[in-house]
Amino acid sequence: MPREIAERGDAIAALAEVFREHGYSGSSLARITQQTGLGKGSLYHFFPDGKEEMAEAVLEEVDRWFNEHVFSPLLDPGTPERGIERMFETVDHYFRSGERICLVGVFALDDSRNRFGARINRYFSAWTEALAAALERTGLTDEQASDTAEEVVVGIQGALVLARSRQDPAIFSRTLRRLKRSIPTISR
Amino acid sequence: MPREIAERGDAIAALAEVFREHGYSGSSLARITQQTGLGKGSLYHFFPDGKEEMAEAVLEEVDRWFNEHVFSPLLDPGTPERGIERMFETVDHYFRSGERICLVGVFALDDSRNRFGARINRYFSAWTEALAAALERTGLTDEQASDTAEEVVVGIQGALVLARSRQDPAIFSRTLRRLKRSIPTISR
DNA sequence: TATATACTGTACTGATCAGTACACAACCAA
DNA sequence: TTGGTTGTGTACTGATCAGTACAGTATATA
Repeated sequence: MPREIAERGDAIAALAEVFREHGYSGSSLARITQQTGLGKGSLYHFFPDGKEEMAEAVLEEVDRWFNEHVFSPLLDPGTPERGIERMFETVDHYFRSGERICLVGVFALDDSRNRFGARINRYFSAWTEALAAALERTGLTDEQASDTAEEVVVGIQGALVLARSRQDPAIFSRTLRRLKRSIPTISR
Repeated sequence: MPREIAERGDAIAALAEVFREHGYSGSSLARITQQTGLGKGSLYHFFPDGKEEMAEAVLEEVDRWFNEHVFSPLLDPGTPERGIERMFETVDHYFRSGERICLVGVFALDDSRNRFGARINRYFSAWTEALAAALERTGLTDEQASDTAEEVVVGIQGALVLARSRQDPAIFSRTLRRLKRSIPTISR
């Protein structure tokens, strides 16, 4: 198996952008082939179960990426403040300061929700819980930590919706700054 | 013209639920006829330009409803606090305490965004500006008012995304309570 | 160079898509 | 009852949908 892994990985990255911009049912095979540059032959070679497997693979990759770059740093031993600050930086970069939207959020609202419900749920649970754990280690109580974590994840998702709706990425940047200020031991 | 208006209005209400649950491209004519109980003949009689006109009519109705029940009370002379409290109550009721999602938010994230971009933008602008105006009248500065208004609208949208994603409407209720507390003259 | 496996383009399938045509039914005014 | 408008079911259209089949090309190892 000479080049399988690398190419499948590239395919997933390209697929992610298609699904992110058009949702699940808005991403026709025709659009996918056009936007990724991959023909049907290649797509069905990498993803024999078709579109559903493509979306599943994309969600899995997003999950993996966030685990590595966002959730893990939050759960890292060492100063939790560092992990939280890192989270804000990574998130700002990942969502291109509000010009990109959240693929998991897109799937949560469109009709693919039922197909991928479990994974969508897990993604947001993992994020909220990792952040809550870090906040607890900064000295907050259980309740304060989980309330604040929820506030932050809610704020990020809402800001992405509004930034996209109003075509104004600054909404996202302002929200990130405000959310950061709402965390006592981080605010600067 | 005996029954046109009443029936078209009923059609719009039924259509709204289809689009809300399945997005634009996820709402096929087959699903629409099935879920609304209206045949193609009726649908194309009321909406000669087809699906796009149906979605347009639904967005227009949502716009009209929010103007009447949410934005107007905020802009009403009299105590702004009353209008703001009314907004929270109405929004809580409209979104069924987190069990319903925002149709405009759904359209903002899926591929219908380009078709209806202007209307989506206007809806959120109108909401944010009406709330900011009310907040100013409670004594906040221009900047405080528009920041807080943005925070509230962002929080509502984010909470709807998360409540749906995690299948936990309580996220929405908690968020509404928190947002209310963040407004100095309302908090109780 | 030989050969096995990985990959890809193309032509096809049946199902479903949005939209059209039109006959017919329900209704209201005269 | 008659006539005109409003509303509706049904059968169709061509386009597009996801998915399949398979021959052909590229590549890696031996």
